[in-house]
Amino acid sequence: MALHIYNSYTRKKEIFESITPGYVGMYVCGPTVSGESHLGHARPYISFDVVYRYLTYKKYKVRYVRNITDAGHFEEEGREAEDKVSKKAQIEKLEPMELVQKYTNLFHWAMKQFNCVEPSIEPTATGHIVEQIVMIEDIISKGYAYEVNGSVYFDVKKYAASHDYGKLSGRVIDELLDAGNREDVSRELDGQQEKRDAADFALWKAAPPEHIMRWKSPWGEGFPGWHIECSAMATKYLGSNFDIHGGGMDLLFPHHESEIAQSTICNHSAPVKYWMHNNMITINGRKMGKSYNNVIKLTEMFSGNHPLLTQAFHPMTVRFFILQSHYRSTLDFSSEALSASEKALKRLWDAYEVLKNLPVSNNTTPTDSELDSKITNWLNEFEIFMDDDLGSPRVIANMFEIAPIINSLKDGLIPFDAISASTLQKMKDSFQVYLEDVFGLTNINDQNNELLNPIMQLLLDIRKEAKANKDFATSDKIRNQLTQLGILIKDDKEGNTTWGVA
RNA sequence: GGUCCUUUGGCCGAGUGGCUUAGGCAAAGCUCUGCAAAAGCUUCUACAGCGGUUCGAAUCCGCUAGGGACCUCCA
Repeated sequence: MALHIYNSYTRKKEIFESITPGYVGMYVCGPTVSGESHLGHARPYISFDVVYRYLTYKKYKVRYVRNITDAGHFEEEGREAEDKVSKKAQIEKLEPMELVQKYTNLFHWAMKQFNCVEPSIEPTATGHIVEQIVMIEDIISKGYAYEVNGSVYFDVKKYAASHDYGKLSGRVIDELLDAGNREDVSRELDGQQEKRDAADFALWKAAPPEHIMRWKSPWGEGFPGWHIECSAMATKYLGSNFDIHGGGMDLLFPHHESEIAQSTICNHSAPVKYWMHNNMITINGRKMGKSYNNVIKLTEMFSGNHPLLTQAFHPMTVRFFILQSHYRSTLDFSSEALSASEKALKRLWDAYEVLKNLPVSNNTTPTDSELDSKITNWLNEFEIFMDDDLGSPRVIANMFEIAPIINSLKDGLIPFDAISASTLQKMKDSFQVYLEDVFGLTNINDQNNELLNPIMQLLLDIRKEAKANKDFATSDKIRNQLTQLGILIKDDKEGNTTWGVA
């Protein structure tokens, strides 16, 4: 079966065929580094990380570009107030790049916690001002943009006359064009009056005197508009036609719609073959977002320091939580749901560890061929499900079908010759590939360090001796006090004992 | 107001015409165990409401009700 992905542009699942066989160009809208990332932000980066990993698994050579938006249209908290106190000395004033650096570092740290693969190229908007200016000049020269008072706007009406503006987002162009005349949608936007039409969007904005981030341009000092950076950087690194563009559904309009318009004018063709959009993480049924005042920052997730959280959550729990739902469904957050994921992941990973240690025999004929073929079928479905628009939840479900079998093999509840050696090997291989390589999950019990392991072994030995002597007071003391310390003791049927962090 | 989406068991969530309608968490019982935990087994079986299409619908269509997203920066 070939990989199928849902294309937001055509609103259909399509067979994935890369433009250049064997190679994939993928662009994902990155963070605006004017503040701390929250749980909602984690979703696209984890979802598209899995896309990247899966494409790599499918032997594609992927160039993955994810930008850092560090210029132009962001209004970092507190800056306005700071700007007004301009009598401060230079060193005391808020330096925008200082903020950008701080939140970029924090973002990178979070991505590392999530075990997200670093993009091939991570371009910044401030590093590509020239490219953006060149692109804007090109659009002007082609007659699809105009300058007013040092700002440049894209002429949507003209573009829409010959192109399908609104197709991606399902917008009705006539409504957009007369939107400015309607009271219910008119908002306070800078320069609304100088635009030819309310639907026009800025390519370049003249900087008011108090605006700190500013660059020289053919139209005076200013900063790039809302959407041009992605078009400029995607074109630069992936060409005028590339395979996948990803981002959150909330970017569909106006951001991605405008990207299509800009790039189409510059490059004479639609830029992207497959548009992929992840759905939102909600909280009490509502999108997590700054304007709703319901965000949980990632640092808060990991520390548990938030009124809505009953505990801290490991980054891998968050990652697993996200993978347990399909990327195009909304995912409702709750502390309970996260706790459930935490336990589930622990159980699954424990089974995986057990699986890794199961000895492979040379048994060629399974005594329980029905079970053997059931397992084979579940394993084969891993790829089938992923090929069907990244069905990670169904892959995980299959893993949970297999987990009890793994434990039963270990405990001798299922005899070893029930399944063939090749099936067992396939289990080992498939679990490793999907759990680690494709889903990017790691062992949550990373406390297993060189110092602790021998100490634990010592304690377990003492406990074993005590049990052998029927000195249950001692054995229970060790077990109970370790439990209090958050370490779980597990005895198996053969009298072996393992331990893990609760 | 416009466009679009969504409504699955106590909770979270797969699943788009019939095949056993996932899986996880919670709960209960049992097995194992010195007692626990872990593990295993079993139970709890749902598709918002109404109507239609069909031999057959959670799955397609219509209506009603609830929820949501976008139309403005937004993952």
